[in-house]
Amino acid sequence: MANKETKNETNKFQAIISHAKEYGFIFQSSEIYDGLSAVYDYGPWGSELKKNIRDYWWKSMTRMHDNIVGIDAAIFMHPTTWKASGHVDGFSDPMIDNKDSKKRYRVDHLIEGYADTLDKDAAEALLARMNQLLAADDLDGLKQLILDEKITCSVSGTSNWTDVRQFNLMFSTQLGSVSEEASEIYLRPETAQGIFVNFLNVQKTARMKIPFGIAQVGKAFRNEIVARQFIFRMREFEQMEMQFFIRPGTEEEWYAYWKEERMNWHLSLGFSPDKYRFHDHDKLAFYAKAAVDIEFEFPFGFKEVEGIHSRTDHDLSQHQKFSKKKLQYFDTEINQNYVPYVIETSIGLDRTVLMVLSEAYAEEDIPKEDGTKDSRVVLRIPPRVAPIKLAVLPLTKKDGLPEIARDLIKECREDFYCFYEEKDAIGKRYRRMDALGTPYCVTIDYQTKEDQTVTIRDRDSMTQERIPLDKVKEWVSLRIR
RNA sequence: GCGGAAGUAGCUCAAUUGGUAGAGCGAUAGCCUUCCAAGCUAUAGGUUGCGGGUUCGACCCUCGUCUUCCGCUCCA
Repeated sequence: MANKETKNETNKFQAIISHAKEYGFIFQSSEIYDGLSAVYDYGPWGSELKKNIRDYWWKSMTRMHDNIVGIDAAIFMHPTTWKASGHVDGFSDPMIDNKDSKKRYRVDHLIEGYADTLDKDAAEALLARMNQLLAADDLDGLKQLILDEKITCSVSGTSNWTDVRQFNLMFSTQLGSVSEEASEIYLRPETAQGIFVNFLNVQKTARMKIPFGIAQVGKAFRNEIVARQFIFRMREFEQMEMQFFIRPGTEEEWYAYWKEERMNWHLSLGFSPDKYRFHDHDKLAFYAKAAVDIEFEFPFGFKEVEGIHSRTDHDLSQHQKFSKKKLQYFDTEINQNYVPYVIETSIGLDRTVLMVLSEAYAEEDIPKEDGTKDSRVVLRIPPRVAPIKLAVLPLTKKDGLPEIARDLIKECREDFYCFYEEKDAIGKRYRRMDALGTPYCVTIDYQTKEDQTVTIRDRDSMTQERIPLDKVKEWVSLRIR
């Protein structure tokens, strides 16, 4: 039974991926060249959906909060940024695999572990040799050292090792068009640092008073060891982050506040609360005082969509140290200077898109009036983020009906995304709109010509009501907010 | 990254022992049609993932490679 359910969920996930491609939501990157692993492109409706989610988040965080402003920092940053943040040293470790146990080790951990079994002088000599090789990036030398010392895998007990490989979390590239003058810089692995380095710029120019937040949406890049599960874990992805700067000592209450606030945002999309849960981090990162994930139940299990972290003053202090610039705030209420503490909310935009698609996708059987069965695939996307809000469908493409439809679109398209369709039977057009997640369809029929009314059909219930033509814009607008 | 499986039209799949690649759906154009897919006609669309090898001849056998899926592994 459990197996069957797992299989069904796997099938559902496959179906969602297929549907996303077939209906123009998400394509694999560079597909005509056989694709690029763990990179995806958004098609017409996928980019619209993604943009709507991004806009909804942006509006919720900035416009709906007096004390949060946005920025748009560059992807390229000064290389020292990543030294200060800990990304350079923390995430570029040589790795080695044991071919028998399939176990992967960080080379330094492996050698250090072995050194612990030696006497003091031998251990020190070994570690000195290792550090020398590490500093020189001599990967072959490191492998030779492991072989010479006959270091074995604790699981398999063998020394059947792969070559030593460098694992780099960050992508690097060259800044400068002439290679000799070029310096190596990184594509940012997170958007947060762009906020931290601009802390004072924003605080001063936007005249912000603590507590206040800075929001940002943007691309980030990470070399994942295993990147899988469609757009859940990509090498290039988009984050929506907000760093909230607070007075030291108030972090607990603000952490609790944002934890609740962010969960409420998710629930405002209208999905079942059962689909969400908090997951507290047991093992905290070196900078964090507390951390919690908001997890969503994807077809492949509960997975992290958003993280809320209490980051202390770690980041600002680090940048203060490396840049030798004061990153402090004078708090007039308590008459004190301090480096603010930070509560971070960080949500993956692509993951949120996948969350919406996963929850929206449904295959339905519909009993017909004559007793036979009908079926449809429908995306129950929350109306406020649906790519197309309204389809306008003339019942036939004759007798002036298309003209009325075109006029209605002209009236509405400034306010929300409309779609015109006159091909095929009306039922078929409804199904096509269901498959794209369009919440409302207006049909122009012959009665429209007589009394200026239209039918408007609801995607989820498939029921219709008749409303005046000149009320359509208002009717839809009210329901997509 | 390792192991296993797979790759034929946009999608789902066919194609005897190796002998010139087909169908349904979808798409497009037109016809029909007065409110919930699967009516009619026509058209487009494939160097069978890619590259070598064996063969008179390869979708089929073989090697490599790329991609995807499943399991393991790593992870801020």
